[in-house]
Amino acid sequence: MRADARKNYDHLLAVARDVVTEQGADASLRDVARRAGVGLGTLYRHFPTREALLEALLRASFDELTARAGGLETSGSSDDALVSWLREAVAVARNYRGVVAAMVAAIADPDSALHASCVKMRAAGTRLLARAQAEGMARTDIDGADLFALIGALAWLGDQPSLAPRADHLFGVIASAILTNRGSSDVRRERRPPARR
Amino acid sequence: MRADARKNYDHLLAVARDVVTEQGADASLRDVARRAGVGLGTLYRHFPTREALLEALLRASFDELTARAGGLETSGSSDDALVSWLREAVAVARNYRGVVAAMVAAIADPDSALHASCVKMRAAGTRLLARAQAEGMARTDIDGADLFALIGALAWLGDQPSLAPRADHLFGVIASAILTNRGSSDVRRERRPPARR
DNA sequence: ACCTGAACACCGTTCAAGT
DNA sequence: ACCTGAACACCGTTCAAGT
Repeated sequence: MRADARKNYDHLLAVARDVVTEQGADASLRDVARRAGVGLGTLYRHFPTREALLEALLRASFDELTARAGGLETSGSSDDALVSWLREAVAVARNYRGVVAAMVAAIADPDSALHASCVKMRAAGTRLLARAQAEGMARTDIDGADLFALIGALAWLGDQPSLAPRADHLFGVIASAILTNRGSSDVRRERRPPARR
Repeated sequence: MRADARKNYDHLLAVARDVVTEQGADASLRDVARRAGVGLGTLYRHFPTREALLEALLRASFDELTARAGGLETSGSSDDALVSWLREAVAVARNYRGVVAAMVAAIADPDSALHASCVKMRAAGTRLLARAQAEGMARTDIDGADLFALIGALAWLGDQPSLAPRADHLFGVIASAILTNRGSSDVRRERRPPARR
């Protein structure tokens, strides 16, 4: 990439981060170009679709999430591993308001710039779920696609101002539905040992 | 209302039903007016906001839902009543694509034309939940606002083409999380007596 | 009372023209 | 190779002018 192009690319991405943080995933691309002091065509040249821009904004988070899944796969308790990763996955999907809609649309569209990241994410979740299921810690009537859908639902919840206050609590409720033999309060506490009576 | 105005109102509503069915809750209002063969200002006169239009489209469904809750409040089993109503509430929120976002926004905005309907809906759910909780059939760490949020999340799930196939199954999963001492397969089967072994 | 549609300020996307 | 910005086809919303 030519030096001036590289500079434009980096600057656009930095500006986009601000604008998408402010306005959400369907931020005005015109506004991004304007604030970056760049022609509208330049933005489209570097990011041919909105998804391409979002993918660039989220790449690092997705990579961290995948790495995290790898670490958790060999951790002590398969149920805690699943729940911890689930929480982080929801956090990634909430990185920018409205991005979760793009993610769930991308998982069914191989042409989307977000497709690969989302498939990888779903696969990572599926592995952690399968391990928990094999150890009898998670219900066996759900699969990776269900898990991905629940991540989406929880991220969506958190994106709605009127529902966001319940998001953490409902994470516990839903996590408790996934796990076997565990109350939601245990989920919230990440299974700290109960106080002695 | 003058006769010509009444006619416009009714026709606009009928056309809007088609357009919103096709395009979802953020359908083009211009398109509605155009297809109704009416000036754009006429649409705005009758429905000053998008929410007012959606409210008119959904009123009948909301009324049915409220009536249904009344009937279920005195039904035999409080848990089945809750789950049945929950299923219908999700169906109402899925009546038109994208309408669930307007509903969750409206619940926090007293000025929204959809506010009253949503508050009524939440109240109806709260009563059914409270009864089930009093009888020990539902977990006691959730309230009406949580229930409303879960309805929203399930309706949103069903609105996403890539997740919709899981919507029914995940309804069962989440319903099982709300109820005490009941598996999700029982929820799906509405507690038909188990086959004799 | 009610209706119309132009006017305004925005979009996303494309692409000829420039450097 | 890369950048620019006008052009096009859309929006939502308002409001002066008409009947």
